[in-house]
Amino acid sequence: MIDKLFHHKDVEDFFSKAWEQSGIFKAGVKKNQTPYTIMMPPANVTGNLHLGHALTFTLQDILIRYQRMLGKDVLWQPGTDHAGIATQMVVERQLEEEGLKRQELGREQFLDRVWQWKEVSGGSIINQLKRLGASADWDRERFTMDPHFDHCVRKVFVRLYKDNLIYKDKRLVNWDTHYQTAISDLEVEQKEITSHFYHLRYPVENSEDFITVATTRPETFFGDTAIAVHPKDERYTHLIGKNVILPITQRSIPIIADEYSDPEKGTGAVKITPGHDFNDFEVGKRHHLPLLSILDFHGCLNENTPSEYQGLSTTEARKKVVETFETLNLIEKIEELKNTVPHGDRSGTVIEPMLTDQWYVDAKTLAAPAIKAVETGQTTFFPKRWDKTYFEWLKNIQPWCISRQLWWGHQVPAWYGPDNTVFVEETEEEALEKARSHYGKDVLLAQDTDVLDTWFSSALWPFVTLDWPEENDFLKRHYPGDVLITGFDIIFFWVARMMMMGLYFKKDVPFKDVYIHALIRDAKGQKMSKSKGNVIDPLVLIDNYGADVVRFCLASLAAPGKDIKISEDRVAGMRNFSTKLWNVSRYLLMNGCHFDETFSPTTCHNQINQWIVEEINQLIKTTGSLIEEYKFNEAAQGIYHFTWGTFCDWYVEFTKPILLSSDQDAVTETRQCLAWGLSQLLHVLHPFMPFITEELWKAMGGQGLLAGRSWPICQAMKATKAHGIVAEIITIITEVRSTRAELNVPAAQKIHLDIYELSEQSMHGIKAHQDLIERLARLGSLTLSQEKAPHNLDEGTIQIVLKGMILHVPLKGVIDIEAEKQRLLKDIQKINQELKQTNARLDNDEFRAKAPDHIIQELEERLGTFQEKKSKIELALARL
RNA sequence: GGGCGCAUAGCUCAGCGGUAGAGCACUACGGUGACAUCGUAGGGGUCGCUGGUUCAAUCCCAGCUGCGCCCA
Repeated sequence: MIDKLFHHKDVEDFFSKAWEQSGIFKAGVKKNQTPYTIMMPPANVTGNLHLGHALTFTLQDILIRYQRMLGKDVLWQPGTDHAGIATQMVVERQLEEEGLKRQELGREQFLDRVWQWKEVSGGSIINQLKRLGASADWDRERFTMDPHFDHCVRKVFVRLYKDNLIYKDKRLVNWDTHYQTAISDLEVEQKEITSHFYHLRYPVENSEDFITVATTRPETFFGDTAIAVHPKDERYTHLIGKNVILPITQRSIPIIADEYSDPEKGTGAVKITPGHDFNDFEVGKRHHLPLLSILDFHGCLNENTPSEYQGLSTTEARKKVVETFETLNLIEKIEELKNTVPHGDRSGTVIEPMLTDQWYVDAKTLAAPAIKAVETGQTTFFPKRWDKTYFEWLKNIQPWCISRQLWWGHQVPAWYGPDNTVFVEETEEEALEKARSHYGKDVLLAQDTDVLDTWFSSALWPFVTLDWPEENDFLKRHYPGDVLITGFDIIFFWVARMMMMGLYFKKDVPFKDVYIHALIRDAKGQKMSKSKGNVIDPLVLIDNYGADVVRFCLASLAAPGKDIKISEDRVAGMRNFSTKLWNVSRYLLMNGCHFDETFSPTTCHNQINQWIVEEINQLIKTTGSLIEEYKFNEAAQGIYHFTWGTFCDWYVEFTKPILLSSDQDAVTETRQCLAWGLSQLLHVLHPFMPFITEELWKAMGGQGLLAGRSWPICQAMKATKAHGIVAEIITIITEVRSTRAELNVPAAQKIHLDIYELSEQSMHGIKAHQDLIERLARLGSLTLSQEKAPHNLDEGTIQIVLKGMILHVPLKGVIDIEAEKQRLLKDIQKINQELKQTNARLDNDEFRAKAPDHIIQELEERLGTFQEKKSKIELALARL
């Protein structure tokens, strides 16, 4: 017998180990079966499990466990990525506590420290995933800095370089002054802030005139190389071609005409700073303006500014510039204004456009096949509309800056000779060899000090984890994968890039489906963040409620394409469900219900049992197809309602009188059927709640691990009348209960019930289950009859008119006449409403002409029943 | 500025051309050899607004209002 309470902790520990030892999560064991593959998005090695992870991995695990139960050769490929900036940051912070800087340690020693950190505390998220019950093939865990991965990254880099798809270029990049590295466009967040619009007056050379420019960044004026006005802006036509003298530095720069300048904005004249603004850079190119860089890599003013400004931060410099302009009477006005300012998504600091040498991927070329693959349906997005997001980005894609000025990551496989000739090769040896033939002698080479964007390696995940470049069977079986599951925020970062790389190197898409799930928000719909303090830690939830409950809750909220608002109340509701499941199982065990492999549900004689077998068949079928359609919420809610509302509330209650009866055959059959029913529920629930289902499966005497069992097969039932009969029984019980409650019949009081006007079939069917109606409707006695109900009801007898039967409940002396009157009046009111609506529709000729027959028929039937009901109720009312 | 969503019960959300649903919360009553983390019954909705299409619109279309998000 199982304990009164479900102790999730013990059970979770037990089955985590049991699963791992069993080897059922391993791919490649069932070689003759269809493969099924999901690439787990590599978790950030510095990361901790948050609710977003919990959601995405729960959904993946549901698919994986389901497909495994279908008998497929399932691969769920797990792993972590090396998270360049994040990891370097963690280790630098550690060093800081020791009073060290990475520069003091040197690159090699620093990297040793990172590896040490990774061995000890990196990847704790993997264990957290195991706690969630994720059934990945853990033996295949990969890390994007594994030697094999590094080898592949170099290979890919070299290949793309030699195919002219990677190149080095000097352009403006997004420069993170905190980490002192370039970052890609995607790692920049535009934040709207309130700032000032400074109207600066620049003196025109050789004149008393001024031209006023409006800018939000006066401190960059040291880098100005032109003033632009719109060619059609008549206010300034006379100034085009003249020069202005920059205050303070007295540098002379031209006034040029360019359509970039918007006459509506500010003064219509803009300062052009090609070294520090992406738009200005383009203007500069058009007009061959010089590039002037006035910031160093820390974001402070450099030697190209007057000495009293050098070393100042941009904020300090701005203040000083504005003060100086003020004293020179060169500020016309200062307006408040909202503008968007780029910030680093990791550092949170302002991003400076900076002119540097970086490595770029020609993303546009790689994007073309990636766009086509989705257009032609080789890969499909679910929900479909996310393909728009995907297309939008890919169709406007910019060169991808892949070099980072970090130490932790895949070092760029490029070596420079003494004259800076570059040799891009997979290894230093090859580079040296190439250099030897280039220079005709051995030379010393220096490797590029930059590393690659972490996403560059993540983009290779779907094939590098499968041992590419070796084209073995395993790779062939598991590439392309079946589905990728991720959040929409990752479509650009990862999905699109995997598509590009997969199509280039494997000539095929990396996955057939992409399921995009929602973001998790707090109960108020706000994004969870540490600074807001509204973070719900899934590990705490797992501690308090158990992994099953957390999983089930997330799955049941995961409506495709909708954000999920979660609160602890919601989780508690699901905890109640798991308790319900636990209790009903305990009850069945107390009643000698044990799983019996030899029991054949199709042979049941009792209609109640036949009924539940059919219902369960239906559940199995719908749950399976809902999972396959990625409708996790509907699947979870379907099981919830079936378990609670059908299995527990009705079936188990129905079987109670049977189990107490003296009909030994019926008792045996019912016990077996109860056990069978529960076991089916456990199977269907297993992908959602793996732990509790395993425990109950074991308790029922199930053999082996549920995780390794097959998904239930629907039992072909002979056509029975069970469904109709049980539906009638349920209606009778519900009606009597409801009448009792409304008329305040004391719960303990047993009453009598007469049922009239039954059909032959119903008469027969219901008779067989008379005791069960008596019990659940709290009846003292019950008579069934095919005869017409007597017209003259006894005083105090209540009449309930149902479809195909009439119930009489003698309640003389028990009920409150006034309450009954009210009840009947309320019924009539409801019926009148229905009649009015139905009549209106049926009286409409056009409706009769155009509506489908079955709808018309349905309405006519409805009209009939309501009319009959109404007249009977009116009779009863008249007699009160 | 461009794009994508969302508005349904007190709250959180499903649904979707043919009688408005769930969970939580709420109310009343609790007798019942699993369960008070429970049982039974019940109340509660002009399905954001205005038009259009249709025999029929919460659902499809257009516009409006309000709110999110993404990209510039």
